[in-house]
Amino acid sequence: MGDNKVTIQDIADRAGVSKSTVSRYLNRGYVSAEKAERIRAVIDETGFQSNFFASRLKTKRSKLIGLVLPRIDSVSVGKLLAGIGYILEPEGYQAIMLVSQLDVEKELGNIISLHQQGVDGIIINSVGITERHIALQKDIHIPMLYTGQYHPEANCLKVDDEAAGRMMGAYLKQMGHERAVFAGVTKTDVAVGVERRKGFTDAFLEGRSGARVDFIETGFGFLNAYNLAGDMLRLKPTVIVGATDNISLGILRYLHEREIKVPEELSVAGFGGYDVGAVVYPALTTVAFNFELVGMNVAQRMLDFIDGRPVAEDVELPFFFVERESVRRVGSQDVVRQSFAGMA
Amino acid sequence: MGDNKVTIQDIADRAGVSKSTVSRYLNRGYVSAEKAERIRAVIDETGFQSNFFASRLKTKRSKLIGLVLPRIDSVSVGKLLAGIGYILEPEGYQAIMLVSQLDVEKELGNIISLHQQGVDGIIINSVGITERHIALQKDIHIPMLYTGQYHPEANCLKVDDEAAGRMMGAYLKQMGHERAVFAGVTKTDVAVGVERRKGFTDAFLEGRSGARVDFIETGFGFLNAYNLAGDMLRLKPTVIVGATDNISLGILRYLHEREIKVPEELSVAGFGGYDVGAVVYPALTTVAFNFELVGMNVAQRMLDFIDGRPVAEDVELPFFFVERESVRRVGSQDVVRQSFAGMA
DNA sequence: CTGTTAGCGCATTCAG
DNA sequence: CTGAATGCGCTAACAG
Repeated sequence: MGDNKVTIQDIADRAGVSKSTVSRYLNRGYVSAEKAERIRAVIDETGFQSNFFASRLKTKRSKLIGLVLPRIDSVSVGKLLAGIGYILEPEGYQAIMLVSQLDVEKELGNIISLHQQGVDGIIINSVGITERHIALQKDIHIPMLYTGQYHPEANCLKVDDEAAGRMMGAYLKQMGHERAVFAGVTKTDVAVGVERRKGFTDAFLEGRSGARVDFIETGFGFLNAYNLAGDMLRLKPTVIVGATDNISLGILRYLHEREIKVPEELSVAGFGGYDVGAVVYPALTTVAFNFELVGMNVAQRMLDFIDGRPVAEDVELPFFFVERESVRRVGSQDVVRQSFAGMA
Repeated sequence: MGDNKVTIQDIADRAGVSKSTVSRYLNRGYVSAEKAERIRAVIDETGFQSNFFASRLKTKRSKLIGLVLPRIDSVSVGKLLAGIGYILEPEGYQAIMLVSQLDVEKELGNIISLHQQGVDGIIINSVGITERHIALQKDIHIPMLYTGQYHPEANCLKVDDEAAGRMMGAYLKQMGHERAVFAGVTKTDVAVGVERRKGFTDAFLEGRSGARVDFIETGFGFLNAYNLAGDMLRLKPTVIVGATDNISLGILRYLHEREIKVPEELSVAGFGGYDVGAVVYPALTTVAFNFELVGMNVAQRMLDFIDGRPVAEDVELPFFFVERESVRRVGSQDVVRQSFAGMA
């Protein structure tokens, strides 16, 4: 049920040469022009295709890169994948992907499974790098590269979430805001749940005793944030910062339904730089990450590892501020009035 | 650099049995409880992992499913992938994916490459099924399943785009609209560019001589539609229908910037049922497809094929109408006034 | 430049 | 139930 009978031997016979010559032809070359031509002819006459598994059994290289993703139907993961593809594809590598569903156990299981599958390396868009991950590294002798999270003993490539948070904190401070609500996520996600929040809080409060940041934990979906938006308003902020653009979008929707004008009555900002942030009204002010670039970087680094090339250290992954329409400048006297407005 | 030295032989020696016994243990069973236990012990003591490629070289089954996707950073593809994963993963199958970048040549190349790679089957989220695809089928003796497009000689699984179009057309007609602009895409994409449009047009015009549908071709991105929105307005519609939610979102943004109220002055609708359509204002009325379900169906069908099970014929892929806020009912006298308003 | 010789690690007859 | 023997199809020394 579905074989490709013709083997390297068959085409060797037909071309009147030996197996090895055909093999050489298939790989480096090193064959006389004359025989090469004969081989070529037979090959595309028979439609021969070298057996992938036999070849890999010998060479121990699969030209396969394993990918472990937290979920697949997300903007950032999509971009990341696209970036990885841009690098891997021209090099003849293919990606085989597994989804961890935001579950650390599954993530670990996926890594093991991929390794067993014979991939040349594994890229993990992790939801949290644990000691178990580090322990795994000892048994798995192929490169494992992490994205999205950081661990001192793992090979990670991620944006500086804390710095991104600080960027936003500094901006809002400079815009005159003094009371913020940070709509964040679980601490389990260190990058987003801890670092991003910390950076924001630090920069926002820095050198001010009057300022304040309240924290509300929500999930990653629109709806989670939407449902908690009421709680956020009760804290009387002048600005709500979503740890993710999706979170901010959910909040925006809630405010719209309550007819609370953004940014006139309340400002909103996010992190991510998703495309939809630009088509929504008001367009969302955000700190944008280039996930595609992250993907390209991590893939390139993987290739360097595999080929034993020197691996670029500490690549600076850029992020930048996208000032759009959802944040306004406030004077200190505005703060009170707006807070009340937010109560509506 | 990166081996798993321990082989089936090693564990056979250590357990005091033969290679074959270990192999049997690994596969069907057929081993005495006593030896099975000894083997099990040695296996997890050594951390042995069966060599994937050697195993595949013998069995000719890879437990790998190839995926060809038009692009990866898109909502619908993400959902599709999630659906495929739900089915494949529990069965021990893994997916290896390639991206066609909306290019037919690449799509064909990807199929060939995947086949050579030894996958057990290929799922193609096609951008257009050509005769070359059909011809390929003759050489490739593994199941090839298509999604997203239809061809009588190919094995396809797709929603009835024409019916979806009709659903929207009938709705808008019933809402009293008589002048529509259909913001569609290239005819190359038969499903979206031709069928969806045809269904819409037919149903919208059906039995009415006064009604009219103008067509404007745009791309798949927000921006494409945004840039052409001015042209659409000049056609004085009472409703603009985007062939895709993204298209509609771009239009919505344009209208917002021009301060044209939706749906008061102009209605907008789309196709897809993306989550963001619900958080935008006004929330987008749309025909929603369950891409996740499509993925689950196509994956299940693939498994049935591979295992030689009877394959479900003509699965009905459901879609449904999501009435939200972006379309209003118009009286015939409203039409003129609104058309002018749209000119702004 | 080329053919010969050995396996890669495992699954599978085939006799026990 | 089990072990010995035989390749799967290909690559990689090794001597020509």
